[in-house]
Order: sequence, then C-alpha cells, then structure tokens
Amino acid sequence: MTEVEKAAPISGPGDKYQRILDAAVEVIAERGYFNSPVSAIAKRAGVADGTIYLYFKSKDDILRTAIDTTFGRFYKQVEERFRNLEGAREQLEYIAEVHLESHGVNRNMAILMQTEMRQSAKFIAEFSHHHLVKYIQMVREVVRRGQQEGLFRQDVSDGVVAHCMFGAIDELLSSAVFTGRAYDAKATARQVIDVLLNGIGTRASMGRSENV
Amino acid sequence: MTEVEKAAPISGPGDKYQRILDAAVEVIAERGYFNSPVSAIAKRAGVADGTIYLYFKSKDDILRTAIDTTFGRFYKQVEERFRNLEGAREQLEYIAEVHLESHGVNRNMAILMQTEMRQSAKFIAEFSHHHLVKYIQMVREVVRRGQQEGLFRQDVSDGVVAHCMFGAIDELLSSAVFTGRAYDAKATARQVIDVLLNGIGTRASMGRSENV
DNA sequence: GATGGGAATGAGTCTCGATTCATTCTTGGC
DNA sequence: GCCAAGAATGAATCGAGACTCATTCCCATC
Repeated sequence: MTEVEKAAPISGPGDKYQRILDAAVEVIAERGYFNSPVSAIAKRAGVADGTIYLYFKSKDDILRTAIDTTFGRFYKQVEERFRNLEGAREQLEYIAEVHLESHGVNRNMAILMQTEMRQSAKFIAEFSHHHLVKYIQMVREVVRRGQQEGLFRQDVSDGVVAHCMFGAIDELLSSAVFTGRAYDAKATARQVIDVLLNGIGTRASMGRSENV
Repeated sequence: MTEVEKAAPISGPGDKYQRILDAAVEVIAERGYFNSPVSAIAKRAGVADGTIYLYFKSKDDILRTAIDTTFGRFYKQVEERFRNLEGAREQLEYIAEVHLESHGVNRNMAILMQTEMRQSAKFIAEFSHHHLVKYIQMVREVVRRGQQEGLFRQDVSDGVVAHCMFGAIDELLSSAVFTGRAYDAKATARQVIDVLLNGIGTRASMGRSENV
C-alpha cells in the first residue's frame, strides 16, 4: 500500500484491474461469454466502457487472464502441499479436494470454468486445453508412482485412470454448479478416491481381477 | 426411400431439412455456435440463407433439434438393448459403450456435444441439463439395483457413482475428441467399468473397505 | 402452352456490440 | 493557484450477422 506499489496501474493488478476481472467473471458466469457485452462488464465494475481497454487488450484477454490466474493458483497450491505429502493415495485425494473446493472458493469462477472453458472458440480452446493437459499430467505421475510402489494395479493405463479421475470430479463439480447444491469438499474427495481405488464392487462379486 | 416417405418436406425430416441439420453440426463443430453465422450453415448445406427459416424457427432451433435427436437415439438404443441384458454390470458396460461409440458414429456431433452443450446460454442450458439428468437417472437405477442384489457396495451413494461414471466416460470421450485420437469403444468401456467396479488399488494396499 | 401455388432465393433491414479516440477530469509538483 | 501528464470517459464508428420479404423459380395440372 506504499506509493511505490501503486506505481504499476496498468500492467499490474491495480484497483480497477481487479474490479474489472471480478465483474467480468460475475457477468460471464451469469450470461455466458458471448452474451456478455463489454458494456455490461464495465457497468458492473463501475467504470466506463473505454476504461476496460486501458487494462486489457480485448474482451478475450479478460477471460484468458481470469482462467490463467485461477489455474495458476491451483497448481501452486498443489505443488506446495506435495512437499509434505508423500503417499500416492493422499496426493490424489488432495488434488481432488482442491479441485472440488473451487466451488466454495469462488462460485462464479467455477461456473465460468464449467461453461466457458469447453468452448470451441479457438482462443479459448488453445490455452484451456493446455491447462487440462497439465492437470492430467500431474495425476498421471502420481498414478505411475503408485503403480511402481505396488499400491495401484499395473494393468490399467495411467492415462485412462487420470482422465477417469479428472472426469469424475469435474462432473460432480459441474452437477453441483448447475443444481446449486453445496457439498463438503473434503468428504466428497475422500469418497471419489475411495471409489477410484477400491471400486464399487463387493468382494463377493469381483470376478474380473483375475486376468491381471 | 419410397416416394411416400418424401412427402413431409417441411415439418418432417425431408431432404433439405436433413442437409441443413448435418451442415449445422459440421459448421458448429468446427467454429462453435456463436462463431457460426447462419449464412455459413446455409452455404455448407447448399441452400439460401432464407431457406433455413423455412425448416427451422431460428438458429437456436437447429442446435436444439440436433442435440435432441442425438439423445433420443441414445436412449432408444439403450432401452432396447436392456430388454435382453440383465446383469447390472453388463448394463453399465453397455451404457459406457454406446456413450463412447458416439465419437465413431458422428465425430462432429461428438465435438458439438462436448463443446456446446455446456454453454451457459439459457436456451441450451435448460434442455441439455434435462438430458443429463435423464442419463444420470438411468445409471442410478442400475446402480441401485446392483446394490440391492449385493453386487455393488451399499456404502457409496448411487448418485455419486452415477456422476463419477458419467464424468469419467465423458472426459475420455472429450479428450479423444480434442486430441483427435481414436479408440476401441468396447475395450475402453470394459476398462472404465473395470476400474469403477474393482478400483485401481491392489489387494495388498486396499485398506479402506473394512469400514463397510 | 398457360396457370396457380408452394418452395427457394438473397438482397436489404435492423440491431447489437467491440473497439476507438477526442475530450474531460485528476493530481502531484511548483 | 497553475500546469502537464496520465487516467478515465462515453459518444461515435464500423462491421457483423439474425432474420424478413418481395421476387423468382419450379412443376403439376389442365
């Protein structure tokens, strides 16, 4: 809050910069990217239309920035925690937890992620795909390590497992977002990983693992 | 293909009607709904812009029709097969298989489903959510039956399981769609259901099922 | 060959919205 | 108090695209 800090009003996250970002996430979550005129974002942020362009190159740029920032936080949080969290199972659970928590942290952002990130619009597709790949990569590594350590079966592709895990969590999140239901991120994460590791089959009926 | 069939040119699926639908799916898969001018769809279908409006009420209406039709086929196919398919596990596997097959059946339609159906645009959201609910419902029923018959664990919510299964499959499909990779629907379905039923944990490491 | 009616056309209308930029406001230094 | 420089404004520009409708085409019937 010193005078020095305030010296980067345009290129860095100043006051209005953040207000515009937040407003954009709100409006886009409500109406969708293509139904959100810049003028609506400006109004919500309490600035003039033109002001937006002092802080962002274009409408695209706002959305890109919002998504990048969110993913950035996600990665950082996971990486930091991993330093003190060894077990493969625990790591998977932590990823699931942080992923599921996003709903509670910022509901609008969660909506935006579920709705706009799938867009085929090239400018979204390119970088959102990049983020997904990184996420999946992270999970695959954990799975592979678990396989090497003998914790996980080796007859299932780590890629398939990673996608299954991501998809399962993402869908739970998505359904919560759309129905507006809340949930306990920690408990849900535990449940998902439980299913992923142990399956839903009862001991009695498990007849397929023999072909390992 | 008889002359009689061709007698419903406007209200039913006549020649141009189908051509417009197909063209729309193609174009929208390539460019996204909001970046697909009606004129582009018309050109692809080889008709004039105005002709579109002889067969569809609006641009929205085309997309809605395409999605509804696809889901309709899906449900019908599953329902029919279920008449001769008893086991809960086999039924889940069949659902997974048909779901995964959609990529092979019509790649463009699969892309469209993955990208446009999540749209927050109200007109899409309302009915696509409805379809999702129906799908999940179907899976839940199978799961519940499996639980009653003692095939599946009873300490996991059928809703959570259904979402996990749907999400896992959908994500695999999605990843295939975006990377352009092909896969064997039947084999992949078996793998997913294998993971869902048996989990990825090895016997040695399974330490959580005791709390049943 | 003429004719009536439905199908098809595509140029034109009308609205909306991203971006620009001439103008106005603010503020820190004198 | 005055001034210059940066920040902010919002009216105006400009293009895009959904939809309309006056006109033309097609063809079955006579």
